[in-house]
Amino acid sequence: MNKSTASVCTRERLINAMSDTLQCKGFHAAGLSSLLEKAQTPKGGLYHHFPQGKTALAIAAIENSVARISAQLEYLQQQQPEPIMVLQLWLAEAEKRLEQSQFERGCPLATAALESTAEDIALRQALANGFGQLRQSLARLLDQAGIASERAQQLATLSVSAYEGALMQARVAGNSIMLRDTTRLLLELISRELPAQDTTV
Amino acid sequence: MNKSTASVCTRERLINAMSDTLQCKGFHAAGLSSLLEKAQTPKGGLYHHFPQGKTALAIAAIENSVARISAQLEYLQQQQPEPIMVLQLWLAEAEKRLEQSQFERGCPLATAALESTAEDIALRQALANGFGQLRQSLARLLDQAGIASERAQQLATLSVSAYEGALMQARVAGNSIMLRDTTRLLLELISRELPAQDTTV
DNA sequence: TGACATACAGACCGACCGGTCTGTATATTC
DNA sequence: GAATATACAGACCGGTCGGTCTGTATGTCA
Repeated sequence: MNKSTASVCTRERLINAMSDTLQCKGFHAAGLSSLLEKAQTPKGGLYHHFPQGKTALAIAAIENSVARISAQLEYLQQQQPEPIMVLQLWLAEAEKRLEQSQFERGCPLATAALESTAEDIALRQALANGFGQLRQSLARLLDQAGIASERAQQLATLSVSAYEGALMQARVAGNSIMLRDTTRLLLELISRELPAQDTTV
Repeated sequence: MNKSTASVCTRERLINAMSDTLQCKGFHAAGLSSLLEKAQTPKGGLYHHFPQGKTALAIAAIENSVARISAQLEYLQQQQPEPIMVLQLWLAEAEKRLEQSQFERGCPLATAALESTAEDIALRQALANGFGQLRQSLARLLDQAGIASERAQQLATLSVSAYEGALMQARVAGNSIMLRDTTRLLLELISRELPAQDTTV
């Protein structure tokens, strides 16, 4: 294992551990000790790769997560021409992830978004950018499906809202009913917005 | 100030301080010290009224918040016969609260819901009940407006989802656009569900 | 092969965490 | 007015927090 490989590994392990923790517990509940244990690295490694500490790592984890989601949406879009199906697959994926983790693993941005205060400037910026990218990805999807640009933007915002709120409710309830209900109605609504073509939902 | 009055005051100040903190920072970010300072009471008072500590106080704050929201919805319902207007007023109220607090004050349940883990049994139960009551209040509203019971349930779930997700996005963005867009589309959708009557939105 | 840089490794630190426990002031009851 | 209960008040505590700092092992390059 050469220098650069080892470095990338530790760094990525740290980012993955933080992403995981953000999904399950959020930013403040997770101590460095459990984080480092999960990443299998001692403290020196963290402060070597992220001299600004825990917050910098969280920002990196958020950016990494957003990039992954965007890539996933793009991938689905290539596989599946029907935009409504892309959305459906994406939401189904989220449901599966939630269920398979005993309703612990939600969105890596959501908890940090609610925990953050006005003082956490860099963190908030990363979160705002992240949500912005998500909305943009979805808006582009709807735009390409023939929905007017401005309307597509608004529907993308509603989609992110519904997605986040549904995950929240499903999480505390310990079942997927809320997530499924939300998903179904959201897809129904968006179907009706598509330019005339029979989309039986 | 007699015995019982003093007691109620301290207890209520504690609950209010916790509600406030849950909205602004969540459960873990808030230390007891800042909480007690906000409630203007020393540590003894907290552990007198809530022998099980911080968590018990949080549960009380959550239950209190849900009761307040339910009461508010009921009040609006009495003032305003049009159910779609009740919903609109409720969402407008949330937007005002968020803006007037420089985008810090969101939902008192949301952050705790995402921070909680499977081990926080009592807290999760309180949160699940809380969200349940909220959905029920909204479902009853829609039900009375003539929407079929099951459909009303689903729309209520979507409403809560959209509400929570929109608050989250608006919070990190530092503006109300996301909340307004979400609200508008949600109300539009629900309007279409109402039994035939001209509801120009 | 010696100089230097990278990548950890982990002992150590002060601050703050939630929680306990003893003390006291006030009200109530007999 | 003595006994008891309620409602705080805050000193104190062990543990954990995020963060720093020194040490070392391992390439990399001249």
